[in-house]
Amino acid sequence: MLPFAIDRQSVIPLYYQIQQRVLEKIRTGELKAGDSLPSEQEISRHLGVSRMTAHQALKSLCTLGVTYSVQGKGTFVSGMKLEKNFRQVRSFTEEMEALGFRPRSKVLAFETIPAPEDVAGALGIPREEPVLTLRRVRLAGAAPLGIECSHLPALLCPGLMKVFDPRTSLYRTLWERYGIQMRFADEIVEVGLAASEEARLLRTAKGSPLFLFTRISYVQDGQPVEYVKSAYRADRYKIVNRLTRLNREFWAPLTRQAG
Amino acid sequence: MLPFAIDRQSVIPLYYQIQQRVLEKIRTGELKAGDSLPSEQEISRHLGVSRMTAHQALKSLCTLGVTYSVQGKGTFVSGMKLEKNFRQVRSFTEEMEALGFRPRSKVLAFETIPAPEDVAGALGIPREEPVLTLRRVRLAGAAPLGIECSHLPALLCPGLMKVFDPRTSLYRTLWERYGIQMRFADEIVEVGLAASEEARLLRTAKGSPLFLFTRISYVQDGQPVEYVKSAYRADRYKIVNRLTRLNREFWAPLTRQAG
DNA sequence: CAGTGGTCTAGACCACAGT
DNA sequence: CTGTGGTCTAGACCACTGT
Repeated sequence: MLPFAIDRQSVIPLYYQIQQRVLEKIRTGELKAGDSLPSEQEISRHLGVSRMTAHQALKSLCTLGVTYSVQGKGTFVSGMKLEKNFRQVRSFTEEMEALGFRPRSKVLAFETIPAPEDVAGALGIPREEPVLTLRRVRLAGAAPLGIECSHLPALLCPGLMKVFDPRTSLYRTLWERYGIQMRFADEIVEVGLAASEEARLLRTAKGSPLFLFTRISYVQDGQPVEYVKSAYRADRYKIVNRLTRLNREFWAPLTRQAG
Repeated sequence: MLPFAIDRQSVIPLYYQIQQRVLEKIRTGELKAGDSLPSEQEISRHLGVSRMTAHQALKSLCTLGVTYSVQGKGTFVSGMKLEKNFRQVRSFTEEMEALGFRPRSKVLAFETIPAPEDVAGALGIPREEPVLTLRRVRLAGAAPLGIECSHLPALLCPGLMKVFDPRTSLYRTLWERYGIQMRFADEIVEVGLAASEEARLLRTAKGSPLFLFTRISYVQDGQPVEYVKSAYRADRYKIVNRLTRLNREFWAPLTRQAG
């Protein structure tokens, strides 16, 4: 198993190189669920890095959930699958491409309007401040999946109305031209029944069930940058989540050292 | 702001004590969104800990998502709310208590049966191996919320049929008597319409919309230990999720050091 | 007992931000 | 320039596991 090759001349941090080597071996199946990883001491000896660096590499793998450590025993590959497509903060475009579909959009509206009450509240801006509003039907190939209505503070992305082709990826444009990247999102999922306009746009029967999403997306510093309301056909869309128990960092560890 | 009090005699790790002090100041509002935290050097000096320890404390806060660090600038409180009740790997009991409701259960079935195809597949056990099956109506106070059907490998928790009161928390019993704790769960959410039996049990109209959950829960080593199918009234239940962009540990950091 | 991971120290060099 | 976080070293003591 050891040694991995690491490159001390590279600008890539050593712990990250080690982490990537291990991930690779898990992806290729060389390391399987339940297998034990080399110990921190072994990694330290064989690669000539300090034990702290080896520890940092193994810890980062545990944070990812692909391994787990047991004090006194070692570090082991967990049986969790990596490759499933769980829902994340992702644009429709990214999500569809990950699933192998060709994302398409039909633009219903693309305009700047004064923020209504609910939008202003969600985005934390004053009422009547201009918000960019984009309403689109989302399709996978030719099949309509949902209707999405997205709002962004216009001050955040000046000129977006001019440079953005609303049939392309909004997230990609925000990142490439404004350096804005969504990092978190809070989401509420409910169920509703299609009204006549929704039914027409989604080419389904009036009264058929829909997933209703209300989502607020945030950048790294916690500032809300997007408020989205969307409705997806429940017969063509399902939600796949990976849940975890309360973040490990919240729990009290057990011991302290000397020093 | 500084110094926090830390207790060098305690068995609680120093970095964890620091982390908790900061979390406390954020909860009480002494530290607000956008405020900068003391630098690693300051913490190191004022508390007499090494800079690595200060770094570990701040890093753990970033992993939680409550702060973020910018190289060359400092570490700042992010605007994300902590206290919202996001869905996690949680028992119905835990979830309802967190929301302030009194969880109740009506037991429909509690028995050990040979595993049917789908259950065996989900749990990764041979067909016909005994599985403990628990079917319950879940109520908040007097209002029926959903129907839950849970399956566990009987070999994993011998004697559970005898010691478990099925009106109480299954998760709590598994943890207290068998040391089993769910750590991850994969979940699929779909929408369905109430059949007559479901409508009767949930005291709603036949054909009314339901959330359909299919969930497999895993312990730390990735072994599946529970397979649950449940149906919740869509008019009384909604899903609240916090999504994140791909885990920070997957991204390449930027620099390497000397040494 | 030896081996494991968990934590800690007191230094160090680096890239980056702001002055 | 100084101050920031990011990474790294070469040691250390501790609690825990298995023999």
